[in-house]
Order: sequence, then C-alpha cells, then structure tokens
Amino acid sequence: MGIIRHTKSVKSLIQAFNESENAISVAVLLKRFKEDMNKTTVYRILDRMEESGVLHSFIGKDGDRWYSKYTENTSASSTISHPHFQCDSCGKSECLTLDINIPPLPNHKVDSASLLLIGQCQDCLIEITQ
Amino acid sequence: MGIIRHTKSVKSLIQAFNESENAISVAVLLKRFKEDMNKTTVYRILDRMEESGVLHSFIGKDGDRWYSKYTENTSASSTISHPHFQCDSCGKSECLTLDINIPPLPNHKVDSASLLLIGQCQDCLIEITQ
DNA sequence: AATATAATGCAACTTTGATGCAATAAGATA
DNA sequence: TATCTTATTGCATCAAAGTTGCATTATATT
Repeated sequence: MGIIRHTKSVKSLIQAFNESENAISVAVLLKRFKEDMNKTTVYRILDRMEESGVLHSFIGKDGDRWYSKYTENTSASSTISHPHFQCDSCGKSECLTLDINIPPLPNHKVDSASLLLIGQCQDCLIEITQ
Repeated sequence: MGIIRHTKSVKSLIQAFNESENAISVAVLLKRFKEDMNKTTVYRILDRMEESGVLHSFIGKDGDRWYSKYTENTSASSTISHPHFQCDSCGKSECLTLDINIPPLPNHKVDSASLLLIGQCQDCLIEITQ
C-alpha cells in the first residue's frame, strides 16, 4: 500500500471537485482534462481518490459512473448509503442528505444500497415554469 | 410505429425470460445466444420488448443493464418504481415487491427512482452458514 | 403465391476502460 | 542542494460494449 502523491494532475482533480457543488461524471472529467492529462491518468487518480476516502462514486441513471467528494452530511453514516438525485433534463447529479428507510427484506442480508431519484432539479423546474 | 413480429429470435428470448425467475443481464444474454443470433439482434429485440412493455430494465450495481419481465407484483404501480436486489456474491438480480417510501425532496420534482439493494441472496447466505 | 416491410446478419466503427512498460517527477534523505 | 527511491504518468495497444448503415431474409397480410 503506497502513499498518494500530490502531483499536478491530482491537484487539478481536487480543485475540480472543490469548485463543484455537485457530483461530476467520468465523461465530463475526461473531456475537461483532455488537454492536461492522459485518460488513463484520470481513471487512475479517481480510483486512488476513492480508495483513500476522499471521493465516493455512484452509478448514474444511464449506468455511467459519477464521483463526488464527501461532506459532513453525505459521509457514510448509520444509513446504508446516502441517496443521489439526477436530473432528467440537464443530467446533473447531486448527493442527498435525505433519509430513506429500507424495510427489512426476508431471506436476504442487505449490506448497501444504490438509491437514485430521478426527475427535475431546481434549475430545470424554474426554466419550465418560466 | 411498427408491429413486433414473432420471429425465431424473439421466441428464444421470450422463452429465456419465462424460464428465469430473476432478471437477466445483457452480458449473460449475449453469451447464451452467441451461437443463435447476432449481438445486434439481441440488443434490438431487448429494446423492442422493453418499448412494448413486455420487459423492463434497470441498472445493476456495476452499471450494467438487466432485463426482467413484468409480473402482477412488479408492474408499475402507484409506487415510483419497484426496487431490485443484487447479490454481491453470485451477482444474481431480483425484482422486489418491497415498498420503499421516498420522503418529499424540497425544490425537486421526483419522477422515478432507481432503487437497488445490495447484499447476500438467500442461496449465498445458506452457503455461508454451512 | 405475391407483396410489403419488419427483422436480421454482417462489417465497420465508436466509446469506454484496462494493461504493460518505459520515462518522469514527487518527496525523502543525506 | 544533490541524490535516490518509487509512485505516477504517458503512450501504445488491446478488449469489451454498444451503435449504425445497408443488403438480405423472413414474417404476416392480401
């Protein structure tokens, strides 16, 4: 097990997540850093950052992977896993602090959950009503 | 809009879903019918069967797509969408009739949900305890 | 049987992601 | 600061997943 070095590429990714309130998809990250670093590097840094607990990832509505930093509210708590919301109009994904209760499931052991709510985000709702 | 023809390939897929209690992943279907039909055909039949309401699909824990037929219990009901369970050991996915309550989410319009519980299925639990 | 067209096969292509290895750069140490 | 160790990166290559266009085939209808 190695130490994560604070390289130029790593700094760029950290900055991207610090500047973003919401989650960022791998596709967006690859495009954003196309000129700055190799795609392999992006994948590998995301792996390391998740493994080290700086980021967490989840699967979006279309099966694509999204990453987001942890905050006080979204950290792995007593809950199985915090839910996410993805907007059907703009595609944006957010971490939710919403507490979703999972009823007991007979004959199964539930260890975690991937809970994604899909609909219209605040910005897109405003656009619709205007 | 066209009519779905009852071809040999379509019959094979329908049979596969009728014989299976659980959902089937695209990867498994592609392998199973590798000798019988082109992969393009598998993709296209699944599209048609979902569009016509015979099957529904959902995203598994690893971002891969699964298909399952509708039953009385899992049909789109008053609930936003029925949840699924995927086993972390054997990978098997099942439709759940479990009713998961989604609390109201301020400033959002929630249209649907992708709810996946992850853990150990009955078969794998038995193996562990033996 | 003839016909219209839905469905399929096939080849080619795109996208996404992984891997091996040589070159580079970060951080520790002297 | 110079040196050294090794984590990290770039690059080329590859594999898997999925899409598209088009010619051919098969289904259902008349």
